[in-house]
Amino acid sequence: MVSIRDVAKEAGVAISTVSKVLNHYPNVSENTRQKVNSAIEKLGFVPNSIASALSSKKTGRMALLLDVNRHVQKVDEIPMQYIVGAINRAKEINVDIITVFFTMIQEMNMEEIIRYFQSQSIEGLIICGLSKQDTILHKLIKSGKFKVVLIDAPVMSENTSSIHVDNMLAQYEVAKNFITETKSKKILYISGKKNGYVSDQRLQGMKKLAQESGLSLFTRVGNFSELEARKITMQYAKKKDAIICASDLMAIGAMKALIDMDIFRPVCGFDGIGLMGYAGKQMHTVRQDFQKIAATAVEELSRLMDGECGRDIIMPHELIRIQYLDVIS
Amino acid sequence: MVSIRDVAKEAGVAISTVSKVLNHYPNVSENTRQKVNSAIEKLGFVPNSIASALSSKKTGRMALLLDVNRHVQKVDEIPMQYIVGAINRAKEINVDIITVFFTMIQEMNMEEIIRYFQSQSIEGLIICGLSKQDTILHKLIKSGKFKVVLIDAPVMSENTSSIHVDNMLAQYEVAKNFITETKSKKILYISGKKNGYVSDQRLQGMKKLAQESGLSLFTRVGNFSELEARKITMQYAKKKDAIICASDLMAIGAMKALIDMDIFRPVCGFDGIGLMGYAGKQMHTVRQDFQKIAATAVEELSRLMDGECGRDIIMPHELIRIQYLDVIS
DNA sequence: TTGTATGCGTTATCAG
DNA sequence: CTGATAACGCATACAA
Repeated sequence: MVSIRDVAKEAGVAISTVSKVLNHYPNVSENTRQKVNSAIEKLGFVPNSIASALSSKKTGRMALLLDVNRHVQKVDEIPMQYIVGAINRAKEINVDIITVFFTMIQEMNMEEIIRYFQSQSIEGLIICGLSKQDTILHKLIKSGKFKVVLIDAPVMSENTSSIHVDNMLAQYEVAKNFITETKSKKILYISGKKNGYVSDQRLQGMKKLAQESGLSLFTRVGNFSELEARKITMQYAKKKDAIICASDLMAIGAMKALIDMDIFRPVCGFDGIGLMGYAGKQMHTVRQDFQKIAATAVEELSRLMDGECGRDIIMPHELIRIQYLDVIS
Repeated sequence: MVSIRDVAKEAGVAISTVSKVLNHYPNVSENTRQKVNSAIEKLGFVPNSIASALSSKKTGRMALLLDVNRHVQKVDEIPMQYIVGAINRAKEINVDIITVFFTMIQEMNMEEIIRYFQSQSIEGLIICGLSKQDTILHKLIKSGKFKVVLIDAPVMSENTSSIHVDNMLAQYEVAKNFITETKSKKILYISGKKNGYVSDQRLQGMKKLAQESGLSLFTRVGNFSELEARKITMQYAKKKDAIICASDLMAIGAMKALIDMDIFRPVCGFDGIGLMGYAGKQMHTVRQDFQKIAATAVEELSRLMDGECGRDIIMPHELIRIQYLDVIS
């Protein structure tokens, strides 16, 4: 392995000078900088991030913490989008990122979790889908041991940022669009989790619309579960004009149920996942760009790790309709 | 940060002794071992993997190299299964793993790729879906710079292992089962890639069955693309009894096409993905346990990194049928 | 069985 | 602007 010391020898300068070039210090003459760089080139030198991390006490490593299989979802499309978006951006800005699942830490207490991340030299966390009931994670965030970016949870502080679409507005807009086009009045709204962060916001948007437009709104909690949405639909859909769901997955469950019941009701979803193309009928929904959200989260966490202050970031959403042929081509 | 030195002081022993306890050296007396362990407990000591790696020159880090979005697949279920399986097992056996996508390295030449992994201190690679045309990756594997485990590519050597189901046998079995039940004779077989590793094996299994059972076999290449399978189906299905596909995704494309054409032909897939439940009709398929395959790959790579020799590992498969209600519950 | 001393490849401090 | 040198936390050869 060729080290910084070899480069120094080759370039005829001191080790510390090479280090300065490597880290783009300003006070290096153009001349020596060139000498060093050509030595690096010639020797094919690769800086050892391990040694660098040990010496500087900064690893720049982050963890992407994901909730897989808790949404009763066999086709984990959204987590995959998060992973792709985060990993690609992490590579672009040259930070390390590892993926961690909730299931891997769910049996641990806070201290164990802290140790786990510390042993991995993790300095920052991106948490996707934090629930209000995750008291341990909330404590972990408050502990200040790590910089944190939360996707879809409105917690902010000095070292915690929050990223999300405007759930209330998005739900309001898509539903308004939907009921206008379908001329629906009696709505079955299948909400997400009881007391969930995003669930509550979406429900609020829905309530606002109901009031404004004089809708009759009948709400049931579907826990973001396709199966539960299916059951709710089978039980209540007949007496309603239309079904609006707080997630696409539930919308798919509802639509499949309607098809099996052999009745038609328009269905509206939320998220914009590709699986919507397989539901059998085209549906209205809100598209969130999960890859971009994750990429933004990586950037934001990097910002926090550079000592900047936490903040709230709202990502754009888009009203769309999804159908099979668009998804596969 | 509490270090090994603090532990040593607390336990009243030397640093090296603590290190020996940490690394389960045999020649430490039970007495001192206990002293050290209780000191560790008391101080909440977390070994610093960075320092350990620097000193031992062994990081134990591996990379999971995935091909996402090349299969013309919007719902990336299989890569997600690989990720979950690999990450969970990596945590269990206490090795670091990072996820890397083909797209991230596709513009690099071999040297750049090597440097990239070296700069991340990666010692081993798990490569999923290596194609015969990936000459750079083949050279990388041959270079011997990294230990490699290949999923679904039959390359083996001193430091390269291969993991896969018995594709030929599996294709043979599922197709045999399928044609027997459906009493089909004239088969449209939609193959994977031309000259692909697994594609060729599956095609072989299919040909063997055709010969044995006197089938008329008409083969077209679908490139594992749902859309291409759809087109092929629309063009040729009418004159055939049944359609057998080299992947579930193509089977879904075929089934959806049949539904749109309003004709019925039984369809057989390969993989056992959950998305099959959304195709509209139940289908025969082969189930591969992708999570288990990835978990096994992690173990195998760990074995290679411990200096053991490369080998071929065949994973079990299972003949199943997938339908919607099973998938969502 | 235990302790001492050296080095791993960097970064950072400080003197020149 | 450049160079010597002391950390960083741990592993390991070797001495005791």
